[in-house]
Amino acid sequence: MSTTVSHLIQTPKNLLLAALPAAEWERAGQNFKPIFMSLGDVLCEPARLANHIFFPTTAIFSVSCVLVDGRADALTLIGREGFASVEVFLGGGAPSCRAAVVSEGWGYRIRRELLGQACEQAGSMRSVLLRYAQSYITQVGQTIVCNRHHSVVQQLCRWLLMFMDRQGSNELPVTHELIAGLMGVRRESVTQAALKLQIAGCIRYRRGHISVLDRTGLEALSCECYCIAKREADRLLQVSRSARIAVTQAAVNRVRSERSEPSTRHAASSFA
Amino acid sequence: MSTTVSHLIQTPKNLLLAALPAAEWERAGQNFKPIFMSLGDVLCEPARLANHIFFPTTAIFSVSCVLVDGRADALTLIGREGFASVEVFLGGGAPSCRAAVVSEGWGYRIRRELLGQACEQAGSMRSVLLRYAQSYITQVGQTIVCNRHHSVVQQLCRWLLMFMDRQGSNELPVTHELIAGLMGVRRESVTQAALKLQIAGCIRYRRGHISVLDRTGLEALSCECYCIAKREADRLLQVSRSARIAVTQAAVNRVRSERSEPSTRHAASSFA
DNA sequence: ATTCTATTGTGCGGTACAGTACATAGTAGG
DNA sequence: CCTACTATGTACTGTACCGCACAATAGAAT
Repeated sequence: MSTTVSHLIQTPKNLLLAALPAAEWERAGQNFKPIFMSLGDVLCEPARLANHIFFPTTAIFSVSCVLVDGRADALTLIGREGFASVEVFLGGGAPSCRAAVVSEGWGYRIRRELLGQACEQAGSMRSVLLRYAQSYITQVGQTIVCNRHHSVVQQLCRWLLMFMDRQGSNELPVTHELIAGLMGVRRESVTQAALKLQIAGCIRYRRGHISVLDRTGLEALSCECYCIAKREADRLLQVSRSARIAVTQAAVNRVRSERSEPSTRHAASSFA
Repeated sequence: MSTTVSHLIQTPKNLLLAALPAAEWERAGQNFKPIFMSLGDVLCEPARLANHIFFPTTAIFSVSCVLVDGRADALTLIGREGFASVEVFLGGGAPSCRAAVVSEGWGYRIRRELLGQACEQAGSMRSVLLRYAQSYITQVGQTIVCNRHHSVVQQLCRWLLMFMDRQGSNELPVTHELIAGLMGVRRESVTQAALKLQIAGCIRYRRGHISVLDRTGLEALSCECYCIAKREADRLLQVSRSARIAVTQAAVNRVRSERSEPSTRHAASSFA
């Protein structure tokens, strides 16, 4: 059955959804609707229960905590490796943070109740999303200690690296102002830090745009926080992928034993 | 059935476990073993998958992120309203933070796999614990923006209030050094801030001990962060409690309709 | 009582960042 | 082309916190 439908519904470009067993995506995928999101679009706000959960493919979200005086600080960035918002997904109602688009692009959205139903059914959906929740917690925790102990330059390196990973390119469509908003520092502090990185030859920038020239250099100038969060995120995603492969392989074996013959087409499509 | 067993197994003092329907605690509670924990005991460490999950009743835990150079910062405190560690519970393996005892006392511990099984079964366990995970994320997020934008005095107020809530008393068995470790600042900075609070009449302290004299004053001097996190934690716990009451009431109604008579003893024990 | 150790108090220079003000330079729109 | 606006550069002051050094004292240990 999976071979026929998989021609119609492609493997999603969001890494969490791609980590689902093919059969599960074929079943649940129809409730995920493609959507284009523009810079500044707000996906969820504190104390307002969002009706949708968003899974970026090319878009990037920020999750920010905003104070009453307007000052704010981003907890992390979300790209194709994640979704927004984790809090809404966990089921306790309205979140406490704001999620907004910081780099325009595409993604899927699904109604909150439908995602809940998909988690209730047998399958990998819940565990895959919960593992991302763990990854999310790790990133946010690392941000705490990083904000406290590391310099603006180090932190800027971290945000640029995070942005690169999610943008899938070394060309970042960002202003100093935007980054300052994420980091919770003054725009001038970002400009100073960016100047240092440019002099060091790691980046080059012009109005509203930063090009990363030397990723390794950025990693060297950044603190340990980026690598820790990245490794953990990769590890947790890999756990999901491995589980998917195990499930798929089990399905293949079932089919083989039922038919008493190998099913190469099935296996090939599953590992695409 | 619940009336007979509820005489043997008391309602647990951990608020999450107490929010479970009585019948569920009677079934799952036997796997929760009481345990005394001393100051400094480590409950889970980065990159090591803990075998147990801990539910404090009178103990208090800190969750800290430690840098390679030894500097650290606590993400939040955990008392009878929560458990450690959320990350291990989410199922992706080893956590990225350290959980340790900062105020000695009692709690329950349960083997990781057994808790997983309890969540698989029909009941409230999973949703109650996931709601705490949401509360946890809220607290950690608020800590980020608080660390960035608020003064040491404001933050000290926040930590004292959080400690009070979990200690269930205004007598806190803490040194300046301990608090400095939680806040990720120098011990001297804590001493300075504590002096100000003492002069303001909010607290009085002696070696290794802080008495909160004026809780309202502390709240006034603290930033908004404490209240936001507290309200959200209370709200999410209340959701769990309400669900429990609904479940229990449904059970009562079932019993009534089966027996065609009211069952006052049952109802009384459930709401104890 | 005496000693020892953990805890708290205090001072001083250094520094990173905030806050503010204003200048300059791209880019877009008419 | 000119204008308006947005983005970036720079400079200066203030201050909160760090890092360090060391003093003072409370409480435990013997």
